[in-house]
Amino acid sequence: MTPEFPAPETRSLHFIEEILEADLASQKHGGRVMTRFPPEPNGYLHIGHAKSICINFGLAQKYGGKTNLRFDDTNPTKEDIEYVDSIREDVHWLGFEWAGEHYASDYFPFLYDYAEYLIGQGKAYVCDLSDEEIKEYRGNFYNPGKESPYRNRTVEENLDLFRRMRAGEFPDGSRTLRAKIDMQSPNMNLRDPLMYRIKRAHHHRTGDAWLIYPMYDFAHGVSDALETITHSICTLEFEDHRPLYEWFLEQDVEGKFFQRPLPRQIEFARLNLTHTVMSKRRLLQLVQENQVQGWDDPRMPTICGLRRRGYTPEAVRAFAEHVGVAKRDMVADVELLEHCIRQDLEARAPRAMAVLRPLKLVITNMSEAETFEVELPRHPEHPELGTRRIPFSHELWIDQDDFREEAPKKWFRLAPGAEVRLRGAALVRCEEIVKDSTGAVVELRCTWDPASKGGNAPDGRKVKGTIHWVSARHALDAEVRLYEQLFLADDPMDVPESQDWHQGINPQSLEILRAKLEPSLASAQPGERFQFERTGYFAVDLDSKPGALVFNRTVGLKDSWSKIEAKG
RNA sequence: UGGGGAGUAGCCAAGUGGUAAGGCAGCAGGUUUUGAUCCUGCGUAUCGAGGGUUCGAAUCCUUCCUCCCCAACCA
Repeated sequence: MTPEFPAPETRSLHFIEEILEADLASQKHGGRVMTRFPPEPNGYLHIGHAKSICINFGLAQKYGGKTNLRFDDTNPTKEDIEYVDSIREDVHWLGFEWAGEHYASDYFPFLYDYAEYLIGQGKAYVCDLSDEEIKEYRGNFYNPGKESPYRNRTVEENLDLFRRMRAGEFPDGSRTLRAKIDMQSPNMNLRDPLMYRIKRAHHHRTGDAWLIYPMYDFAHGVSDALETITHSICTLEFEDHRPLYEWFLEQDVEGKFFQRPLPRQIEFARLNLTHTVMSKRRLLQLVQENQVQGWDDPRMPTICGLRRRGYTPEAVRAFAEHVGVAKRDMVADVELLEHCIRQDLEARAPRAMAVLRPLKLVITNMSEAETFEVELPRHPEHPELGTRRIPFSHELWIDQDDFREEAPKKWFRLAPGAEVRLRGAALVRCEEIVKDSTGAVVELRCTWDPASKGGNAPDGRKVKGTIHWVSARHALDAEVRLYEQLFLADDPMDVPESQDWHQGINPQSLEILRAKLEPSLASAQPGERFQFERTGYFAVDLDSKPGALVFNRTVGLKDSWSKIEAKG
């Protein structure tokens, strides 16, 4: 019943699709496409992940393949079950089903065996260098590294030491297992990278079964290969790791561990959005310092924040589609995201009238007792959505923004002496303004033209302005929350790394209003979205209780009046 | 002073030797009982810069410039 959100006219393939099609054409993987989305469960998913999710799942879908959800849980000190739950929920919400749900931690035994194999092949060794020493021996960008004095231990010694590392004979940090590659390599990642570290930490899945944990570089490719992933799509910062990714898999010289052909890593540029920060570190900090109300605060760029704000999965997916996939660092304009949600909601959100900042309007030539109902469609283009009945009476609320005591040029809303249409109801003319002792306008006294019931005058006179209204006697009270962009900076890169990066936070990022709503909204359910005519799209807060409606503004309607006014 | 990437309009992004798609934003009109939506039109893009090859270059060669990533027992 709800209209389809139009897909962008996508035309040419992006570079990843070209790779997939080439592999498909050459039957490299026997016509198979298998991708994976591999988050570390150390935070909530954000819009940047949504891009990755859409790419991984979308590509597999497009080419008849499948996608696994894999939790890259190799660092127990940062990870938590709370995060895996939220990630599962968010991926589902976005509308994707994963073929298999895996955990890097499920592969700990396999990883361990493969590590022993590498030791046996003379490709890995136990190193006793300390944290600082490793760093020192590694050299830097300009100077090659030095080989560890432990690099040439015998296979037997390495195996013995590694087994004892696992058995817990050595303290945390005292030894590591390292890949024996090349300390001279200009690629720092290849200077004998760590494969395992000793860490006595409780893992959210394996508990205390392991005292040694594999590093990302070792675990990731192996996990991909085990799941027979064909294309391992990740972000640009892993480009330097690709040789290492390949190295670890290629050491399976006898082909005893992995199915061929091996997966291929492909990198794309991660998403950045104007007016927001995306790093997990910062998002976590916002939550921990109570700068926001939680991971799902509607100002957060998290998936759950967007959901709570009233975004639809369709709009998020459309956004991911619109931003494109390439390899250059990019900062997408948040206006594009807003365009996507507006377009989606415009097509499907029921309309309702709401007055955010109430101003009383009294119709002096209408009796206090009189009441009638007007009937308006829920959606102008979808009669199948039905209609709503809205009571009209002599005392109404209109929005303060719809009245100007001194009307600028081209203003065609209400002003002294001006006539305007109350949407769907009738024409009213402002005859008198009532002010309080401070000079603030508190009431408008108007006359209406009873002949204009329905909104048009029989004499055909034109009124350009149409405003929305709510009958005071029948109005519903609601709390409406206006969320603005959290950050002042246009570019997330402008937000300083220093401790005072919070200065980028917009103090006006949340405004709470007591609003008046048309009574038909009484039955609105949490999560439902509406277009409050002439103002914007709003969603009933997920925590909203019946009888105490709380709305979050998803996004405002575009209002060209401000532009007209700005031009004078 | 190393290595790896990337530079096409304000923001994204096609294009891979034949004379610069599309979207967002912006501008100008039209329709409209939401100044919304919708519709129409609008961009002289030194294709980072210089040099070269070619009948012809955003695309090839070359030099240079700029930006991003890499020196966690993070991912």
